[in-house]
Parts: sequence; structure tokens; C-alpha cells
Amino acid sequence: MDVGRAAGVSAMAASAVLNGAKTSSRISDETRLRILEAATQLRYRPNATARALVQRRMNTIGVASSAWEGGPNSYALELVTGILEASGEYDQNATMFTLRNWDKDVERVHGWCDGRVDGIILLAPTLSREAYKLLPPHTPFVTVHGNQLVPHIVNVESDEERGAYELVTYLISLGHRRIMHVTGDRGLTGAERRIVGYKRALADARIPFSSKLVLPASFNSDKSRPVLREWMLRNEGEQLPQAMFCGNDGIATMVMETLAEAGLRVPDDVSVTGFDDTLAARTTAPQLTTMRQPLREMGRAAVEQLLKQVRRHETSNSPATDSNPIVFPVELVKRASVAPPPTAVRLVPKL
Amino acid sequence: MDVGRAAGVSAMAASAVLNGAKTSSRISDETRLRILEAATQLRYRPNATARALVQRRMNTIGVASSAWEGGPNSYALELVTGILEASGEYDQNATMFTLRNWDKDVERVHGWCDGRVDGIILLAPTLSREAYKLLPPHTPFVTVHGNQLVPHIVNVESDEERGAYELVTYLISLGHRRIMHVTGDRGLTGAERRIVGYKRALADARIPFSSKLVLPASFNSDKSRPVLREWMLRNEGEQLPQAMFCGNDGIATMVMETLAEAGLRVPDDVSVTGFDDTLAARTTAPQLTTMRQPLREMGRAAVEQLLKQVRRHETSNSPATDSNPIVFPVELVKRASVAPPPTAVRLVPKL
DNA sequence: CTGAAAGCGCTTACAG
DNA sequence: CTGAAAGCGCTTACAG
Repeated sequence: MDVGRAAGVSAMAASAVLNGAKTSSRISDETRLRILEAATQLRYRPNATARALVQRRMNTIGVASSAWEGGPNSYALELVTGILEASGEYDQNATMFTLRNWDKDVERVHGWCDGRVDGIILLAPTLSREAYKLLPPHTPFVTVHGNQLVPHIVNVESDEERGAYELVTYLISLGHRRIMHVTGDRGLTGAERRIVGYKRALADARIPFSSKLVLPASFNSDKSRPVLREWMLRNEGEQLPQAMFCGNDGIATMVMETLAEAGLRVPDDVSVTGFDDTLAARTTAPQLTTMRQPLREMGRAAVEQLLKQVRRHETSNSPATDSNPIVFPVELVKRASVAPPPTAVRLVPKL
Repeated sequence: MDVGRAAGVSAMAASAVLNGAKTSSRISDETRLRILEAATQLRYRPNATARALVQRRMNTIGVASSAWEGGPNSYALELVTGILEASGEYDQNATMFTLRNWDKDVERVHGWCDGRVDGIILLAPTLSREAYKLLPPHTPFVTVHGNQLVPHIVNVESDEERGAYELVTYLISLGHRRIMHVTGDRGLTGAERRIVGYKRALADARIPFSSKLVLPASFNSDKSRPVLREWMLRNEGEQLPQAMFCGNDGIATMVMETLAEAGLRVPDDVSVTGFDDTLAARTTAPQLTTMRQPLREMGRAAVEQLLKQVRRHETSNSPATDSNPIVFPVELVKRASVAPPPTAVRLVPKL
């Protein structure tokens, strides 16, 4: 505060006026004006680290994600966009932390709990139950699409099982019977919930479930690229599914690529659906019918939940009580990639 | 360091061992072992803000961008991916700052120069010359695709003019003559350079330039969505260009959407090219022929340049001497959205 | 209503 | 080779 002092005349009462808090009762109008003027003239900025040291608050939230590895990821992009929007509105900064593998790199997470951020949002973490327990208790965490229900950690998620159910039910309503599910990474909560929804929709329509129509792939679209091609090579001459329900938009994009290469038309020969409604869903031709997850809004909610926890930690030392997940609704978005099934059965062509 | 002290026996010599620097000569092996053990057992983390206060180094870089407003943006996404990769490798954190409008919000930039970051990367800024001058001198800046040559600020860019030239020359080599350029935001350096390259390619091929074939659009693809449609409405029945050279991949995506709606086929009726080679270039069908800017690498370079400046500020107080731009080469990526022009002239259809 | 002091948690010279 | 002190730039009680 020496700047303020040197410039004006008074001491570090400058702090009071710059913070604006209980100012009116504190400083005479004359001196405060002098301080304000000096501050703007010297272009003074209170040092954030000094302030953080005493206030124990950095006004910064951490965002941890493994999605940046292996190339851009539009799922994470939407989420981060929402997080940045909201953190800006709450006058918070956001610092991005990246890791490759949640369980292997969990030590890095601990390292971030050193006062540089007030709390951390974990984006689609896949930590073990043990790892969650070992997280430093003094730092608030919020998960988005977390893989575990953890006490004291709020999870922001969406109703994925219902989304899958509705999407598949929609396909069935158009007359589809042979519906393939190209899955996300098996074992991830999100992927499993889609499978459950898929099965439930089939069951409700009295369509027998066939594990042959479940094709394992990955939410990482690069990994998913060859999956359908390999399946077609193995199943040449067999019946082609009438529709492909894909685990996310990226998988659907890869599926459409492969179908195009095989000379099959979407949706005339086969319908394709995505999940998430990211940028990718609009840039394919035809555009994707997909199940919208409100990712931007979910990112915003994560920020709000985290800030709530941060405040709680500040005032009382009581840990979070409510660790109920916040569940967002999903919404069917109909676009051109879906049509009623062709009248004649299509066969898997030679590649 | 009270933790270290309470646990071990010695005082804040713990600092020495935890920092690892001149350790060997400093502490006896016995005490250091005790300290190390205590530290790991207590899961001690040196407080980052306290450390930053004395070291005047936060080990964090700021990344300022206006790209998050108005929805996800794959250009920024690629850049940020590179920045996060590199900052991780250099053990730096990255905090994201967002703003709407560079010149209006420049005060926000000043606010970030408060010790919370050691330096700031400005992503595609459009600051006025005045605004650049007023940036706090104690904080190092690096720009990516900066709009001005500013003393003491290194700019990371790519050879966009040459990229445009090569892309258009490639189209010409396939027989195209009527090549439309759907531009980025007029006034932005990147957009202007593409126009210059476009004109030079035409001139070298002795193809007369026609301002009627320059269609102003925006790097923001949402803004560009209606542009071609409106042009087609105005020019119904006129000759359709044989090829569309678009200012970036997002514009090309919008162009392809509009062409598809109009019942025109790419590349049979009209060829389309993008610029950047972002995610979008691969998710269109057909995939885009485009001019690759190595955005990931450019992001990495920006981090390295910034860190160099930070070190310089630390040691000497001499400001940066080299403010020469770092220019990355571009690379033509041929994909399916380009073909030789159709033999018969196509007309703009009724929408 | 205002000033002088203590302290946030570290690191860095500086004595022993 | 090790310990005690000073100080980074703020804010927060606490005296006047």
C-alpha cells in the first residue's frame, strides 16, 4: 500500500477505500478522494498474492480436465465455455489444470491445493473411491459427470439414461428395429447409463436385445474412428443396422465418415444419432439428430456450486452437507440424420 | 513452514530442502530426511501465494481471449490446447481471462497485472496502438495473431498471405476461374492478409479481380451463417462461382450448409476451401480442403516466448529487445471439398 | 474517525 | 553448516 500512501498522505487506510466495504463510515470524504485519485493516477493494483495471503481467498477457481490430451474435445469445450462465462460474472478467474490419467496423476491434483485456487472443478473425473477420500479436505471440489457419489462433493450431471431411452424410443417410433449402439468407453458412468437407457427402450418396445448390436467404442473420437470400419469388415454381407445410436456426437461423426466411405447414405440407408449436441452435431452433413445435454449451463452450475462451497469453507469450517447431484434435463434435437428405415434390408457392403 | 518445523525439529530450513536447490551443501542428511518424511506425511504443500509474494513469481501465465463469447470457437480451442500442453511441460499453470471487446475492456487487462500471473498471452487481440502503449510495463505480454507490431511485444503469427496465395493458386491450377472469397472481418490483419494473397494469386494467373466476388463475412461463424444465403437471394439466376475460398473453416462450414440447403453439391457443383485446419475441417462432409495453420505449435511458441520474457524481467529490468514476429509456415491440406470446376456453368438457384 | 502494530506463510540474506 | 531476523504487500483487529 506504500503507493497509496506515498501518493496521497494517509497510510494504508487506502485499503479501506479501495475495497469499498465499510468505507463511508471509515474515511473522510476528502482523504478518500485524494486516495482514489492517487490510485488511479498511479494505476495502482493491489497485489493479488499479498491480498490472497491474508484473506485466504484467491478469487480463482481451478478447472481440472484430462480432455486436452489427445486433441481438442468439443464436450470439454462447451463445459469450459460455460465455466468461463460464469466465473467472469462472479468476478472469479479460472485456471486450467490438465492431466493425462486421473488415478495416476492424482498427486498433481493435491499439488493444486496450495492456495492458488479457492476450489477445483473436476471435469469428468474417473478417480477411484480411494483417491476421492485422499483429496485434501481443506479444498472444496465439485465434479461434473463424476464417476462416483462422494460425500461432501457435489456432482453436476444430466439425465443421460433418460436421454438414451428417449432417443432410442424416438427411433423405434419411426419404425426402426435393428438399432446398433456404438458405445462410449465401457466402465464410464456416462457410457453405462446410455446402455441402460438403450436396453430399457428396447425392452419397453418388446424388441429383443442383442449384444451383437452393441459395438464398443470410445468418447474419444480418434479412438472411435476405426471401430465401425472394422465391424463392417468382420460382418460383410450381413444385415446392416437400420439405425446407429452413437454414444456422443464425435462417435456419430466418425460413424458417418465410415458410412460415407462405404457408399452408404445417411439417412436414406441408415439413420445416425449423436449425443450431447456439441458443435460437431451441426457441422456434419446431414446435421445430427442428437440428445442435447446443456453443457454450458452445467459448467455454469458447477461454478455456482463451487463458489457456494468456498463461501461455506470461509465462514464456518463445516464441510458441505448437501452432496446430492444436480441433475440437468436433456432434450431431443431432431435434425436430418434420421429418417424412417428403408423398406428393403441393406447389407454391409464390401469395403 | 510451521508444519515442517512442528513435524521435524528444525526451523524453516525445510524451505531449503523442499526447494531442492543448494540443498546438498546446506542441510545434514539426517535432518533433511526427517523434514522430507514429515512433509510427505503431513501432505504439506508450500502456500503458493506466500511463496509468490516473496519470489515475485506465481508460475502462472495468463491467457486473454475474446473468443469464448459467442460460443465455442475451434480456432481458440486449438491455440489454447497448445498453450496448456506447453505450460504443463514448463510446470506453469494457465489462467484464462475472457473479455468481450478488446478496446472497451482493456481496463480488465490492467486488472490482471496484479501479480496473479507472471505474464499474459493475448489471443488475437484487436487493441488500438494507444491501448498497447498503456499496458502496464511491468507485465510481459506476448500476442498471437496480434493486429499491431508493438515494441517489446513478441507476436506469434503465421504466413497467412502466402497461405491464401497458395490455396487460390491451387484452385486455379485445377481450372477454376470464378473464385469467390468469403472474407473474415474486414479490418482484422488476418482477413486483410488473406485478401492480399487472394488478389496476388489472381494477378499472377492474369485473372481479372472483381470486387463482386469478394463477399464480406466474419471469422465468427454464427455471424457468417446468413451471408451466402443473402448473397444468393440477391444474385438469383446469375453465374455461380466455381469455387469458394473461405476465410476460415467455420465460414466454410456455413457456406457448405447453405449450399446443401440450396441443393448444390460440393465439390461437384462448387468447390469450397477453408483456412486453419481446425476440428471443423474434418467434421464436415465432404471434409475440407484447407490451409493448415499450426495453431497448437503456435500456442506452444507463445508460452515459450512469454516465459523468456518473464525470465528477462526477473533478472535484469531491461525490457524485451526482440519484438520481431515469429512467423510459422502454413501448409495446404487437400481433402474432398475441392474438384475441378464443372464443365457447364452453374447458376444461382432459387432458394 | 484515523493511525500504528501485528500477522498471513513463506524465502532470503545475514549472523553465528 | 545452521539458526534468528527481516521482509514480500497487503488486511485486520486494536488502540487512540
